[in-house]
Amino acid sequence: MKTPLEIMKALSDRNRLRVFAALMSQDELCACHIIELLQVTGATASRHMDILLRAGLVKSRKAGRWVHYRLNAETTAPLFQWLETDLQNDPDIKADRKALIRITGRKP
Amino acid sequence: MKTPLEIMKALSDRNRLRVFAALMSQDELCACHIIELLQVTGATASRHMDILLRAGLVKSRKAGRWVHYRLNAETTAPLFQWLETDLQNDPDIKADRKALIRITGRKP
DNA sequence: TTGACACTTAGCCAACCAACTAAGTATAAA
DNA sequence: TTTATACTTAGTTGGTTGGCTAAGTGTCAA
Repeated sequence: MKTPLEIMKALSDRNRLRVFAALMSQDELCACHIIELLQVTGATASRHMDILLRAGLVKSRKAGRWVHYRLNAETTAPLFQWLETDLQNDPDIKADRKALIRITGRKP
Repeated sequence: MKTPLEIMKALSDRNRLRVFAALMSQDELCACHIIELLQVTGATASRHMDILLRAGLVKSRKAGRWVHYRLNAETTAPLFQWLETDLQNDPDIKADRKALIRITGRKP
């Protein structure tokens, strides 16, 4: 059971909030997608995802060499409704959602 | 209109989260109460409250020499429900609520 | 089994942040 | 008006954090 403080800290970074928003629209992303979206090194992305994992906000699934991430519905359900409205109005998040269609080749 | 990131950053500090929880149980506190609760200098408390104000999470009311704070219901309503349950289970927050009864002389 | 790929961990550095003290502003009481 | 009180602002300092590179682990293909 994670504390509100851990959750707040996990989401108090712009890049982690972008990943969170990305997972709200795409429901599953592999690490490579996140690297491309954020334009950071794999090491940096890995550390961010570890923080989101430890906060209980996302779950990971390893498939061969790839790691796939999705939101942990249990933890995020109460957050989801609140954030969805506000994040949709954020220009960077909107840009990310367009970029994700290109990166993943999937519609949101 | 404040962004989710600003709100998350404002609440990603233990002392500010304690103040937020305190205002959930007491609905109004003056700066002096917050100073005593957190056991920090007035300057430190003032800066924390400024961050919560800028994030739109609290409102302030000046009465003579005293400044009183309360939650900004508009911004915090969606957060309230989510946090109430989890914060009540936090031992430090529970201890704070007891301390507040002594500090303010009011029941929660 | 060797090489390439997809992360993860460790270590470093610059930027940020929360705490303090000291000095400033505003209000009220003497 | 002078003094005390209740913050606020400015400046400093130590700890935290996010980024990188380099090295390590695990998986798959040749």
